[in-house]
Amino acid sequence: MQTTPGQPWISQVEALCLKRGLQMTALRREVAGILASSDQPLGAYAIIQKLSDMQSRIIAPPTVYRTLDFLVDNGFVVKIESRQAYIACDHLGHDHDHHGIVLSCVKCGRSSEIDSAAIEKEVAAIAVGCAFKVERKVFEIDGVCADCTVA
Amino acid sequence: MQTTPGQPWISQVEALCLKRGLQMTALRREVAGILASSDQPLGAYAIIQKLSDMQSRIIAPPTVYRTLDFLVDNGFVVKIESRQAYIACDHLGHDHDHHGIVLSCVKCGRSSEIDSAAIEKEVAAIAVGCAFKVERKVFEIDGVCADCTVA
DNA sequence: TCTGCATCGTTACACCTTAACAAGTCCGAC
DNA sequence: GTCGGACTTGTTAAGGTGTAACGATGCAGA
Repeated sequence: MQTTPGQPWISQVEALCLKRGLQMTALRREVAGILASSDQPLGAYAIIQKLSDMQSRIIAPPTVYRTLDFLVDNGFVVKIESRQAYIACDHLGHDHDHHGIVLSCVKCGRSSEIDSAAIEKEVAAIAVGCAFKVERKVFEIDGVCADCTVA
Repeated sequence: MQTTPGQPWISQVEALCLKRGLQMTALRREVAGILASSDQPLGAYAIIQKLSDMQSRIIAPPTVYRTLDFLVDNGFVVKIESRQAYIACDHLGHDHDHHGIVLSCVKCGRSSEIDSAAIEKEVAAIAVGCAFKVERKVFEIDGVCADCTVA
């Protein structure tokens, strides 16, 4: 999570929930907040730990996994499959099922999301060519980011 | 695994090992064979199970994971990150680190690999634009395959 | 009030992956 | 021949990831 265009990220999420008739509960707000304030992707158990610390009681895995499912299903959070970790989604306004390409740095561990209309178009073309009906895309790239290349 | 251009897949793997000075041991051959003869991606524990059945003794996880690492590192097998499952790689001749795009059908469970020069090119362009040094690509698409769309 | 529905809590378990160390095997150097 | 070094495999044990199942809570509308 890095961009904050006008509204803070969490406020944008709240607004989208309101617009779509979704319930932004205290728990969901906390989990979203944990992800939004992290500069790195967090695993489910890291979130469980942070949440347990915040609430001074043990939060069991299913509570967090359900919350993550909600956030991912509604496009507020992205799961990085190749790392089993979660980040707050940069591109909130887009379609539910729209996913950008996740770039993860193997040195600093930070991830960012980018969009590519050209790749979207190519994927669509491939899908047509194969008669394949696309439901979900997982496009992730690992490597060394600009900051870490300099250093 | 579906294509068999001339040589059977396992023979091609053997030939590549010979050429590169890699040891194709009995264990590696068996694991490769298990994957080659499956029409679906297999999880690590499914492979452990099959191998244990074949050898009539319990094979412990590290044995299989090490073997899978070898096969994946050398481009003989592809891990589908979003499913934590493995398939025999269709495109054997290519670079070690070359990965195609994996299409997985959510109905029949089968996966296939395709290449796209256009997407390769786009990814390279994005990498240049972001000053990002690509080391690994995970490109996976879930959806409904042609066969299952008809049915 | 009663009922239905979505959310959240809790227990228990299954699956996936790795660390660490021991044992076996093969091959070249001496 | 045998010694040492590399690569491979076996074994034990544990840690990380994810889910099924069921109960409790809380809120909206009949």
